[in-house]
Amino acid sequence: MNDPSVRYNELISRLKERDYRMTPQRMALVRLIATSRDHPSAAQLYDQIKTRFPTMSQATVYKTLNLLKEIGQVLEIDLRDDSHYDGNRPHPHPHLICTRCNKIVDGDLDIDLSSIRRLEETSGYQIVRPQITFYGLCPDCKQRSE
Amino acid sequence: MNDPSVRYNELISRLKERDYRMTPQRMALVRLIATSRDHPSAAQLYDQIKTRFPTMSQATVYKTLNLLKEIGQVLEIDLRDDSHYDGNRPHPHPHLICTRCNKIVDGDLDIDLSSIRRLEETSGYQIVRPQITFYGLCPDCKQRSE
DNA sequence: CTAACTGCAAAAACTTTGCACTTTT
DNA sequence: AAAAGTGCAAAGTTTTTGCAGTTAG
Repeated sequence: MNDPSVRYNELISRLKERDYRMTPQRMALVRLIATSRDHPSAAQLYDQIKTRFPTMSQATVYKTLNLLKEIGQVLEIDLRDDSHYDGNRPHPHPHLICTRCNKIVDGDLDIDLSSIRRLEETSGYQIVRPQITFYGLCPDCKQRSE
Repeated sequence: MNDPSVRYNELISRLKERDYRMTPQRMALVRLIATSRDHPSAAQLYDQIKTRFPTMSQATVYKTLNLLKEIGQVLEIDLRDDSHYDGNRPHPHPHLICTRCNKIVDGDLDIDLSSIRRLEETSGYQIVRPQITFYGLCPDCKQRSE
C-alpha cells in the first residue's frame, strides 16, 4: 500500500535536485500524475487541472510531461490516438488497454530479462525501453459484449 | 525463404473472396506492403507508389490500409509519430525500433502464451492483440554512438 | 534581477471525411 | 447501370513552437 504522497514527494525532490523551478502549475501536474492510477492522457490531465486552476494551458502540460519523461520519472504509453502517462511506476512494465472503453491498467507480468538479452544478441539492437501493450477487452466490456 | 509473390497472391485472394474491387491503386499498394520487409509508414508507401503512379492519393493509402487491417492481413505498429505497417506477418510479433534512425526489424521472440493466459486470469482482461515494441539503438547507430 | 516558466495562438504533423468524379464488376 | 473506389481539399486531432509577459529563486 504505497502512499501516493510518497511518490509526489519523490517527484518534487527529483525536480528540485535538478534546480527546476517549483511553479504552482508544475506542482499541480506533478501531484496529479503522482497520484493517478488510471494512466491519464495529456488532455485528461489538462481537464482535471483546469477546473481548479483555470490559468493552466495545454502547452504547459506537454512541457512538464516532456520534462518528467526526460528525467525518467514518467513513462509514456504510445497509443494510436494519443499518449497516456504513468507517473507511479516509471520503470517499463506491461499495460492492458481496453479497445472499447480505453481503460488502462498495469499488467502484473515481469519482463523476462534473459529473453531480452537473447533478442539483443540475435538482432544486434541495444534495447533501451520495452513497451508492452496488450489490447483487449476489460472485464466490464467483456461482460457487456456477451 | 518465402517468395514475396506468394504473400501478394494471398492478399489478393483475401480481397477477392470478400468482393473488394481490384483497382490499380489497390493492387499497387498490396504489392508493396506484401513485399516490403522494412515496415513502411503510410507516408513511405505513398511516396513509393506516387513515383510510378502519380495519381495515387494519401487518402487512398489510408483507406486501403484500414481495409487490410480490418480483414486482419496487415499489422499496425503504433509509434509516437505515426504508424508503420507489417503486411508479411499479420500475426502479432515483437518489433525492434531504432530511436535514432527509426529502422524497424522483426523480433525473433516467441510470445509466451502461457504468461498471457496468466495475465488474463489476474487482470480479468480478454487479450486480443499484444503489441510488443522494443525501443533502442540499431547496430549501425549503436556503433556510430561509440 | 535574471533566468526560467507560462500561456496564448499559430503552426506542424498525421489521419479522417465529404463529395464529385471515375472505374470496376 | 449500380455500387464501390479515387482523389482533392478541408477538417479534425494531437503535439510542438514562438514569443511576450510573468514569476521563482
